[in-house]
Amino acid sequence: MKKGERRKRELLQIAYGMFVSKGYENTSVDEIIEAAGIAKGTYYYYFQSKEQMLEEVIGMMLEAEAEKAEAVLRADLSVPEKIVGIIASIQPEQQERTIDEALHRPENLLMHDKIRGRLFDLIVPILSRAAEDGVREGLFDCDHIPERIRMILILSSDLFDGHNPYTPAVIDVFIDATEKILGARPGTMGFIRALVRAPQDVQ
Amino acid sequence: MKKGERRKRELLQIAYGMFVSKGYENTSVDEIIEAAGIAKGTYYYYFQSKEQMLEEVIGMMLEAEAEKAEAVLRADLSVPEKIVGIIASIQPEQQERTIDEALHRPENLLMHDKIRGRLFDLIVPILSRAAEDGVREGLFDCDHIPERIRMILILSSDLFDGHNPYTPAVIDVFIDATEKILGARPGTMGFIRALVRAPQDVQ
DNA sequence: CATAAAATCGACTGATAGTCGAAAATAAAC
DNA sequence: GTTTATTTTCGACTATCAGTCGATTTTATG
Repeated sequence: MKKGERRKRELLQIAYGMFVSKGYENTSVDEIIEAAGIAKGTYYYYFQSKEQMLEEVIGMMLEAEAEKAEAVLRADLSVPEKIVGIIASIQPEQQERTIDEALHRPENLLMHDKIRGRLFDLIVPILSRAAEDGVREGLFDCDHIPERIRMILILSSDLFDGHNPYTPAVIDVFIDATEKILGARPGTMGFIRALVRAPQDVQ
Repeated sequence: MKKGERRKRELLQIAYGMFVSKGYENTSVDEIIEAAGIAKGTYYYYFQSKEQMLEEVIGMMLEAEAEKAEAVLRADLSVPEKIVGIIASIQPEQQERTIDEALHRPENLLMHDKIRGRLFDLIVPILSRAAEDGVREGLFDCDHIPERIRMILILSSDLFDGHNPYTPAVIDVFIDATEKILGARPGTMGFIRALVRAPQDVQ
Protein backbone atom coordinates (compact mmCIF):
# COMPACT_ATOMS: atom_id res chain seq x y z
CA MET A 1 0.00 0.00 0.00
CA LYS A 2 2.86 2.36 0.74
CA LYS A 3 5.32 1.01 -1.76
CA GLY A 4 3.02 1.97 -4.60
CA GLU A 5 2.84 5.54 -3.41
CA ARG A 6 6.58 5.83 -3.22
CA ARG A 7 7.08 4.40 -6.66
CA LYS A 8 4.50 6.77 -8.06
CA ARG A 9 6.17 9.77 -6.46
CA GLU A 10 9.50 8.61 -7.82
CA LEU A 11 8.07 8.37 -11.32
CA LEU A 12 6.50 11.81 -11.01
CA GLN A 13 9.82 13.23 -9.90
CA ILE A 14 11.67 11.69 -12.82
CA ALA A 15 9.04 12.81 -15.31
CA TYR A 16 9.05 16.30 -13.81
CA GLY A 17 12.75 16.62 -14.44
CA MET A 18 12.45 15.35 -17.99
CA PHE A 19 9.43 17.49 -18.84
CA VAL A 20 11.33 20.50 -17.57
CA SER A 21 14.55 19.82 -19.41
CA LYS A 22 13.22 18.39 -22.67
CA GLY A 23 9.61 19.45 -22.77
CA TYR A 24 6.48 17.40 -22.31
CA GLU A 25 5.85 16.65 -25.95
CA ASN A 26 9.48 15.72 -26.51
CA THR A 27 9.59 13.26 -23.66
CA SER A 28 8.31 9.83 -24.63
CA VAL A 29 6.90 7.30 -22.23
CA ASP A 30 9.64 4.97 -23.40
CA GLU A 31 12.26 7.45 -22.24
CA ILE A 32 10.59 7.89 -18.88
CA ILE A 33 10.44 4.18 -18.20
CA GLU A 34 14.01 3.74 -19.34
CA ALA A 35 15.17 6.48 -16.98
CA ALA A 36 13.14 4.91 -14.20
CA GLY A 37 14.25 1.40 -15.05
CA ILE A 38 10.74 -0.03 -15.23
CA ALA A 39 8.64 -1.73 -17.86
CA LYS A 40 5.84 -0.26 -19.93
CA GLY A 41 3.23 -2.18 -18.01
CA THR A 42 4.41 -0.76 -14.70
CA TYR A 43 4.09 2.75 -16.00
CA TYR A 44 0.52 2.16 -17.05
CA TYR A 45 -0.19 0.46 -13.77
CA TYR A 46 0.36 3.86 -12.11
CA PHE A 47 -0.87 6.26 -14.79
CA GLN A 48 -3.84 5.98 -17.07
CA SER A 49 -2.12 8.02 -19.76
CA LYS A 50 0.80 10.30 -20.36
CA GLU A 51 -1.45 13.32 -20.15
CA GLN A 52 -2.92 12.22 -16.85
CA MET A 53 0.61 11.96 -15.57
CA LEU A 54 1.22 15.52 -16.69
CA GLU A 55 -1.74 16.63 -14.59
CA GLU A 56 -0.20 15.01 -11.55
CA VAL A 57 3.21 16.50 -12.25
CA ILE A 58 1.63 19.93 -12.46
CA GLY A 59 -0.31 19.32 -9.28
CA MET A 60 2.93 18.47 -7.53
CA MET A 61 4.59 21.61 -8.85
CA LEU A 62 1.78 23.88 -7.75
CA GLU A 63 1.29 22.44 -4.28
CA ALA A 64 4.43 24.03 -2.93
CA GLU A 65 3.78 27.37 -4.57
CA ALA A 66 0.27 27.55 -3.15
CA GLU A 67 1.59 27.06 0.35
CA LYS A 68 4.20 29.77 -0.07
CA ALA A 69 1.55 32.18 -1.36
CA GLU A 70 -0.78 31.46 1.57
CA ALA A 71 2.06 32.03 4.01
CA VAL A 72 2.66 35.45 2.50
CA LEU A 73 -1.03 36.25 2.80
CA ARG A 74 -1.01 35.40 6.52
CA ALA A 75 2.18 37.32 7.22
CA ASP A 76 2.15 40.75 8.80
CA LEU A 77 2.82 42.86 5.73
CA SER A 78 1.33 45.84 3.97
CA VAL A 79 -1.04 45.17 1.11
CA PRO A 80 1.43 46.08 -1.64
CA GLU A 81 4.08 43.94 0.05
CA LYS A 82 1.67 41.04 0.17
CA ILE A 83 0.84 41.41 -3.48
CA VAL A 84 4.48 41.50 -4.43
CA GLY A 85 5.20 38.54 -2.19
CA ILE A 86 2.37 36.42 -3.52
CA ILE A 87 3.33 37.06 -7.11
CA ALA A 88 6.99 36.44 -6.33
CA SER A 89 6.05 33.16 -4.65
CA ILE A 90 4.60 31.82 -7.87
CA GLN A 91 7.46 33.10 -9.95
CA PRO A 92 9.90 30.37 -10.88
CA GLU A 93 12.99 30.31 -8.65
CA GLN A 94 16.44 30.60 -10.13
CA GLN A 95 16.88 26.87 -10.15
CA GLU A 96 13.49 26.43 -11.73
CA ARG A 97 14.04 28.96 -14.44
CA THR A 98 14.48 26.20 -16.94
CA ILE A 99 10.88 25.23 -16.31
CA ASP A 100 9.83 28.63 -17.37
CA GLU A 101 11.88 28.52 -20.52
CA ALA A 102 10.60 25.06 -21.25
CA LEU A 103 7.03 26.15 -20.82
CA HIS A 104 7.37 28.88 -23.38
CA ARG A 105 8.64 26.60 -26.07
CA PRO A 106 5.90 26.00 -28.61
CA GLU A 107 6.02 22.27 -28.16
CA ASN A 108 4.87 22.70 -24.59
CA LEU A 109 1.72 24.62 -25.28
CA LEU A 110 -0.48 22.04 -23.63
CA MET A 111 1.57 21.96 -20.46
CA HIS A 112 1.80 25.72 -20.40
CA ASP A 113 -1.92 26.11 -20.80
CA LYS A 114 -2.75 23.58 -18.13
CA ILE A 115 -0.38 25.14 -15.62
CA ARG A 116 -1.65 28.59 -16.39
CA GLY A 117 -5.25 27.61 -15.82
CA ARG A 118 -4.58 25.81 -12.58
CA LEU A 119 -2.24 28.49 -11.30
CA PHE A 120 -4.92 31.08 -11.89
CA ASP A 121 -7.58 29.12 -10.03
CA LEU A 122 -5.12 28.77 -7.20
CA ILE A 123 -3.81 32.29 -7.02
CA VAL A 124 -6.88 34.38 -7.83
CA PRO A 125 -8.60 33.72 -4.47
CA ILE A 126 -5.39 34.38 -2.54
CA LEU A 127 -4.58 37.62 -4.34
CA SER A 128 -8.20 38.65 -4.07
CA ARG A 129 -8.08 38.43 -0.31
CA ALA A 130 -5.05 40.70 -0.29
CA ALA A 131 -6.81 43.10 -2.63
CA GLU A 132 -9.89 43.13 -0.38
CA ASP A 133 -7.67 44.32 2.43
CA GLY A 134 -6.52 47.02 0.05
CA VAL A 135 -10.09 48.12 -0.55
CA ARG A 136 -10.75 48.26 3.18
CA GLU A 137 -7.67 50.40 3.63
CA GLY A 138 -8.77 52.76 0.89
CA LEU A 139 -5.86 51.80 -1.33
CA PHE A 140 -8.16 50.41 -4.02
CA ASP A 141 -11.70 51.33 -4.91
CA CYS A 142 -13.64 48.76 -6.87
CA ASP A 143 -16.12 45.89 -6.79
CA HIS A 144 -15.84 42.38 -8.28
CA ILE A 145 -12.34 41.90 -6.98
CA PRO A 146 -11.72 38.33 -8.19
CA GLU A 147 -12.79 39.20 -11.72
CA ARG A 148 -10.45 42.17 -11.73
CA ILE A 149 -7.56 40.24 -10.26
CA ARG A 150 -8.05 37.60 -12.88
CA MET A 151 -7.90 40.16 -15.65
CA ILE A 152 -4.67 41.55 -14.32
CA LEU A 153 -3.20 38.05 -14.22
CA ILE A 154 -4.36 37.35 -17.75
CA LEU A 155 -2.65 40.49 -18.95
CA SER A 156 0.58 39.87 -17.13
CA SER A 157 0.84 36.24 -18.18
CA ASP A 158 0.38 37.21 -21.79
CA LEU A 159 2.50 40.36 -21.84
CA PHE A 160 5.43 39.16 -19.79
CA ASP A 161 5.46 35.74 -21.20
CA GLY A 162 9.02 35.60 -22.38
CA HIS A 163 8.31 34.86 -26.00
CA ASN A 164 7.33 38.39 -26.95
CA PRO A 165 9.79 40.91 -25.54
CA TYR A 166 8.06 43.78 -23.83
CA THR A 167 8.94 47.43 -24.26
CA PRO A 168 8.98 50.09 -21.53
CA ALA A 169 5.74 51.39 -23.00
CA VAL A 170 4.08 48.02 -22.38
CA ILE A 171 5.13 48.13 -18.72
CA ASP A 172 3.87 51.68 -18.33
CA VAL A 173 0.55 50.88 -19.88
CA PHE A 174 0.21 47.71 -17.84
CA ILE A 175 0.82 49.59 -14.59
CA ASP A 176 -1.62 52.27 -15.64
CA ALA A 177 -4.22 49.65 -16.53
CA THR A 178 -3.69 47.80 -13.26
CA GLU A 179 -4.22 50.96 -11.23
CA LYS A 180 -7.34 51.86 -13.13
CA ILE A 181 -8.81 48.36 -13.02
CA LEU A 182 -8.46 48.35 -9.25
CA GLY A 183 -9.37 52.01 -8.77
CA ALA A 184 -6.01 52.89 -7.25
CA ARG A 185 -4.35 56.29 -7.25
CA PRO A 186 -1.67 56.82 -9.93
CA GLY A 187 1.68 55.54 -8.76
CA THR A 188 0.20 53.05 -6.32
CA MET A 189 1.16 50.05 -8.41
CA GLY A 190 4.59 51.27 -9.40
CA PHE A 191 6.10 48.41 -7.44
CA ILE A 192 5.07 46.15 -10.30
CA ARG A 193 8.03 47.47 -12.20
CA ALA A 194 10.39 45.55 -9.94
CA LEU A 195 8.52 42.29 -10.48
CA VAL A 196 8.38 42.69 -14.19
CA ARG A 197 11.83 43.91 -14.98
CA ALA A 198 13.78 41.50 -12.84
CA PRO A 199 13.18 38.32 -14.82
CA GLN A 200 14.33 39.88 -18.06
CA ASP A 201 17.52 41.29 -16.57
CA VAL A 202 18.69 37.85 -15.61
CA GLN A 203 19.22 36.55 -19.09
CA MET B 1 4.59 26.22 -63.03
CA LYS B 2 0.90 26.98 -62.70
CA LYS B 3 -0.32 23.47 -62.19
CA GLY B 4 1.66 23.23 -58.98
CA GLU B 5 0.03 26.32 -57.53
CA ARG B 6 -3.43 25.04 -58.30
CA ARG B 7 -2.73 21.67 -56.73
CA LYS B 8 -1.35 23.33 -53.64
CA ARG B 9 -4.40 25.55 -53.28
CA GLU B 10 -6.62 22.53 -53.72
CA LEU B 11 -4.76 20.70 -50.96
CA LEU B 12 -4.98 23.71 -48.65
CA GLN B 13 -8.71 23.92 -49.28
CA ILE B 14 -9.24 20.26 -48.50
CA ALA B 15 -7.10 20.45 -45.38
CA TYR B 16 -8.87 23.60 -44.24
CA GLY B 17 -12.20 21.81 -44.36
CA MET B 18 -10.86 18.82 -42.49
CA PHE B 19 -9.05 20.88 -39.85
CA VAL B 20 -12.25 22.79 -39.26
CA SER B 21 -14.52 19.80 -39.01
CA LYS B 22 -12.26 17.35 -37.22
CA GLY B 23 -9.53 19.47 -35.71
CA TYR B 24 -5.90 19.80 -36.73
CA GLU B 25 -4.51 17.18 -34.40
CA ASN B 26 -7.22 14.70 -35.32
CA THR B 27 -6.61 14.98 -39.02
CA SER B 28 -3.82 12.74 -40.22
CA VAL B 29 -1.75 13.33 -43.31
CA ASP B 30 -2.98 9.95 -44.54
CA GLU B 31 -6.55 11.18 -44.33
CA ILE B 32 -5.73 14.36 -46.19
CA ILE B 33 -4.02 12.56 -49.04
CA GLU B 34 -6.82 10.03 -49.24
CA ALA B 35 -9.40 12.81 -49.47
CA ALA B 36 -7.28 14.52 -52.10
CA GLY B 37 -6.57 11.31 -53.97
CA ILE B 38 -2.82 11.75 -53.99
CA ALA B 39 0.17 9.83 -52.67
CA LYS B 40 2.27 10.56 -49.63
CA GLY B 41 5.17 11.73 -51.69
CA THR B 42 3.06 14.28 -53.51
CA TYR B 43 1.93 15.79 -50.24
CA TYR B 44 5.48 16.22 -49.06
CA TYR B 45 6.44 17.61 -52.41
CA TYR B 46 4.19 20.58 -51.64
CA PHE B 47 4.55 20.85 -47.87
CA GLN B 48 7.62 20.44 -45.73
CA SER B 49 5.56 19.21 -42.79
CA LYS B 50 2.04 19.02 -41.51
CA GLU B 51 2.62 22.01 -39.28
CA GLN B 52 3.95 24.11 -42.12
CA MET B 53 0.76 23.28 -43.97
CA LEU B 54 -1.20 24.52 -40.96
CA GLU B 55 0.60 27.84 -41.19
CA GLU B 56 -0.49 28.18 -44.79
CA VAL B 57 -4.06 27.19 -44.04
CA ILE B 58 -4.19 29.85 -41.34
CA GLY B 59 -2.71 32.42 -43.67
CA MET B 60 -5.46 31.64 -46.16
CA MET B 61 -8.13 31.98 -43.47
CA LEU B 62 -6.88 35.34 -42.24
CA GLU B 63 -6.40 36.96 -45.62
CA ALA B 64 -10.10 37.38 -46.16
CA GLU B 65 -10.77 38.66 -42.66
CA ALA B 66 -8.03 41.28 -42.91
CA GLU B 67 -9.61 42.65 -46.07
CA LYS B 68 -13.02 42.88 -44.44
CA ALA B 69 -11.57 44.69 -41.45
CA GLU B 70 -9.72 47.19 -43.64
CA ALA B 71 -12.91 47.88 -45.57
CA VAL B 72 -14.71 48.73 -42.35
CA LEU B 73 -11.90 51.06 -41.37
CA ARG B 74 -12.19 52.96 -44.66
CA ALA B 75 -15.98 53.16 -44.51
CA ASP B 76 -17.80 56.31 -43.45
CA LEU B 77 -18.76 55.29 -39.92
CA SER B 78 -18.48 56.63 -36.40
CA VAL B 79 -15.57 55.43 -34.31
CA PRO B 80 -17.66 53.07 -32.14
CA GLU B 81 -19.33 51.70 -35.27
CA LYS B 82 -15.93 51.06 -36.81
CA ILE B 83 -14.72 49.26 -33.73
CA VAL B 84 -17.79 47.08 -33.64
CA GLY B 85 -17.49 46.43 -37.35
CA ILE B 86 -13.82 45.52 -37.23
CA ILE B 87 -14.33 43.12 -34.38
CA ALA B 88 -17.38 41.64 -36.04
CA SER B 89 -15.38 41.15 -39.23
CA ILE B 90 -12.95 38.87 -37.48
CA GLN B 91 -15.66 37.02 -35.64
CA PRO B 92 -16.43 33.65 -37.22
CA GLU B 93 -19.48 33.71 -39.49
CA GLN B 94 -22.39 31.39 -38.89
CA GLN B 95 -21.10 28.91 -41.43
CA GLU B 96 -17.66 29.09 -39.88
CA ARG B 97 -18.84 28.64 -36.34
CA THR B 98 -17.50 25.11 -36.38
CA ILE B 99 -14.04 26.56 -36.80
CA ASP B 100 -14.50 28.41 -33.59
CA GLU B 101 -15.70 25.35 -31.75
CA ALA B 102 -12.87 23.34 -33.20
CA LEU B 103 -10.34 25.90 -32.11
CA HIS B 104 -11.46 25.77 -28.53
CA ARG B 105 -11.09 22.05 -28.25
CA PRO B 106 -8.01 21.25 -26.25
CA GLU B 107 -6.50 19.14 -28.99
CA ASN B 108 -6.30 22.23 -31.16
CA LEU B 109 -4.28 24.38 -28.82
CA LEU B 110 -1.47 24.81 -31.29
CA MET B 111 -3.77 25.93 -34.07
CA HIS B 112 -5.65 28.20 -31.69
CA ASP B 113 -2.48 29.81 -30.47
CA LYS B 114 -1.08 30.33 -33.93
CA ILE B 115 -4.28 31.90 -35.20
CA ARG B 116 -4.55 34.09 -32.15
CA GLY B 117 -1.05 35.44 -32.55
CA ARG B 118 -1.39 36.15 -36.23
CA LEU B 119 -4.85 37.61 -35.84
CA PHE B 120 -3.56 40.01 -33.21
CA ASP B 121 -0.69 41.19 -35.36
CA LEU B 122 -3.18 41.74 -38.13
CA ILE B 123 -5.93 43.45 -36.22
CA VAL B 124 -4.03 45.58 -33.69
CA PRO B 125 -2.85 48.13 -36.27
CA ILE B 126 -6.29 48.35 -37.85
CA LEU B 127 -8.13 48.81 -34.57
CA SER B 128 -5.46 51.23 -33.43
CA ARG B 129 -6.14 53.48 -36.37
CA ALA B 130 -9.82 53.55 -35.46
CA ALA B 131 -8.93 54.29 -31.84
CA GLU B 132 -6.65 57.12 -32.93
CA ASP B 133 -9.64 58.70 -34.62
CA GLY B 134 -11.42 58.28 -31.31
CA VAL B 135 -8.68 60.19 -29.53
CA ARG B 136 -8.85 62.99 -32.08
CA GLU B 137 -12.60 63.22 -31.56
CA GLY B 138 -12.18 63.39 -27.79
CA LEU B 139 -13.89 60.05 -27.30
CA PHE B 140 -10.76 58.47 -25.83
CA ASP B 141 -7.90 60.04 -23.93
CA CYS B 142 -4.68 58.03 -23.80
CA ASP B 143 -1.26 57.44 -25.29
CA HIS B 144 0.34 54.20 -26.53
CA ILE B 145 -2.75 53.19 -28.43
CA PRO B 146 -1.48 49.93 -29.98
CA GLU B 147 -0.31 48.64 -26.62
CA ARG B 148 -3.68 49.44 -25.08
CA ILE B 149 -5.62 47.90 -27.94
CA ARG B 150 -3.53 44.78 -27.66
CA MET B 151 -4.32 44.51 -23.96
CA ILE B 152 -8.01 44.78 -24.62
CA LEU B 153 -7.77 42.06 -27.25
CA ILE B 154 -5.80 39.84 -24.90
CA LEU B 155 -8.48 40.22 -22.27
CA SER B 156 -11.37 39.59 -24.59
CA SER B 157 -9.80 36.57 -26.23
CA ASP B 158 -9.18 35.01 -22.85
CA LEU B 159 -12.42 35.96 -21.15
CA PHE B 160 -14.83 35.27 -23.97
CA ASP B 161 -13.10 32.25 -25.23
CA GLY B 162 -15.94 29.83 -25.09
CA HIS B 163 -14.37 27.34 -22.76
CA ASN B 164 -14.87 29.31 -19.58
CA PRO B 165 -18.42 30.66 -19.36
CA TYR B 166 -18.47 34.32 -18.44
CA THR B 167 -20.79 35.87 -15.90
CA PRO B 168 -22.50 39.25 -16.17
CA ALA B 169 -19.96 40.55 -13.67
CA VAL B 170 -17.13 39.62 -16.02
CA ILE B 171 -18.76 41.59 -18.83
CA ASP B 172 -19.31 44.59 -16.58
CA VAL B 173 -15.73 44.57 -15.37
CA PHE B 174 -14.41 44.09 -18.88
CA ILE B 175 -16.35 47.08 -20.16
CA ASP B 176 -15.22 49.14 -17.20
CA ALA B 177 -11.62 48.10 -17.79
CA THR B 178 -11.84 48.88 -21.49
CA GLU B 179 -13.14 52.37 -20.82
CA LYS B 180 -10.44 53.05 -18.29
CA ILE B 181 -7.64 51.63 -20.40
CA LEU B 182 -8.63 53.94 -23.25
CA GLY B 183 -9.55 56.89 -21.04
CA ALA B 184 -13.17 56.95 -22.20
CA ARG B 185 -16.14 58.29 -20.28
CA PRO B 186 -18.23 55.69 -18.43
CA GLY B 187 -20.79 54.16 -20.74
CA THR B 188 -18.83 54.88 -23.91
CA MET B 189 -17.96 51.24 -24.47
CA GLY B 190 -21.35 49.84 -23.57
CA PHE B 191 -21.72 48.69 -27.16
CA ILE B 192 -19.31 45.89 -26.33
CA ARG B 193 -22.18 44.16 -24.60
CA ALA B 194 -23.80 43.41 -27.93
CA LEU B 195 -20.60 41.88 -29.33
CA VAL B 196 -19.99 39.76 -26.33
CA ARG B 197 -23.43 38.48 -25.60
CA ALA B 198 -24.45 37.59 -29.11
CA PRO B 199 -22.15 34.61 -29.66
CA GLN B 200 -23.27 32.90 -26.49
CA ASP B 201 -26.97 33.32 -27.22
CA VAL B 202 -26.60 31.33 -30.38
CA GLN B 203 -25.90 28.03 -28.76
C1' DC C 1 1.75 -22.97 3.93
C1' DA C 2 -1.84 -21.45 0.84
C1' DT C 3 -4.39 -18.15 -1.15
C1' DA C 4 -5.41 -13.51 -2.51
C1' DA C 5 -3.90 -9.02 -3.87
C1' DA C 6 -0.62 -5.78 -5.53
C1' DA C 7 3.09 -4.86 -8.55
C1' DT C 8 5.99 -5.85 -12.54
C1' DC C 9 7.15 -7.47 -16.89
C1' DG C 10 7.86 -6.97 -22.08
C1' DA C 11 6.22 -8.44 -26.44
C1' DC C 12 2.69 -6.72 -29.31
C1' DT C 13 -0.75 -3.49 -31.69
C1' DG C 14 -2.19 0.29 -34.30
C1' DA C 15 -1.55 4.79 -35.66
C1' DT C 16 1.38 8.38 -37.00
C1' DA C 17 4.66 11.85 -39.53
C1' DG C 18 8.02 11.78 -42.51
C1' DT C 19 11.73 9.57 -46.18
C1' DC C 20 13.42 8.01 -50.55
C1' DG C 21 14.47 6.30 -54.94
C1' DA C 22 12.12 5.14 -58.88
C1' DA C 23 8.67 6.17 -62.36
C1' DA C 24 5.60 9.02 -65.00
C1' DA C 25 4.16 13.37 -66.94
C1' DT C 26 5.43 17.67 -68.79
C1' DA C 27 8.40 21.17 -70.75
C1' DA C 28 12.61 22.66 -73.22
C1' DA C 29 16.32 22.01 -76.44
C1' DC C 30 18.14 20.35 -80.45
C1' DG D 1 10.09 14.58 -83.62
C1' DT D 2 13.33 12.91 -80.72
C1' DT D 3 16.21 13.59 -76.91
C1' DT D 4 17.22 15.75 -72.61
C1' DA D 5 15.82 18.24 -68.25
C1' DT D 6 12.58 19.46 -65.07
C1' DT D 7 8.56 19.01 -62.51
C1' DT D 8 5.36 16.12 -60.49
C1' DT D 9 3.69 11.81 -58.71
C1' DC D 10 3.99 7.44 -56.69
C1' DG D 11 3.79 4.08 -52.65
C1' DA D 12 6.49 1.01 -50.03
C1' DC D 13 9.24 1.69 -46.12
C1' DT D 14 11.08 3.56 -41.55
C1' DA D 15 10.99 5.23 -37.02
C1' DT D 16 8.53 6.65 -33.21
C1' DC D 17 4.98 6.74 -30.16
C1' DA D 18 1.00 5.86 -26.82
C1' DG D 19 -1.29 2.40 -25.13
C1' DT D 20 -2.86 -2.98 -24.35
C1' DC D 21 -2.75 -7.47 -22.30
C1' DG D 22 -1.93 -11.87 -20.42
C1' DA D 23 1.64 -13.94 -17.95
C1' DT D 24 4.71 -13.71 -14.00
C1' DT D 25 6.66 -12.30 -9.80
C1' DT D 26 6.48 -10.19 -5.40
C1' DT D 27 4.16 -9.06 -1.22
C1' DA D 28 0.53 -9.26 2.20
C1' DT D 29 -3.03 -12.07 4.68
C1' DG D 30 -5.55 -15.80 6.72
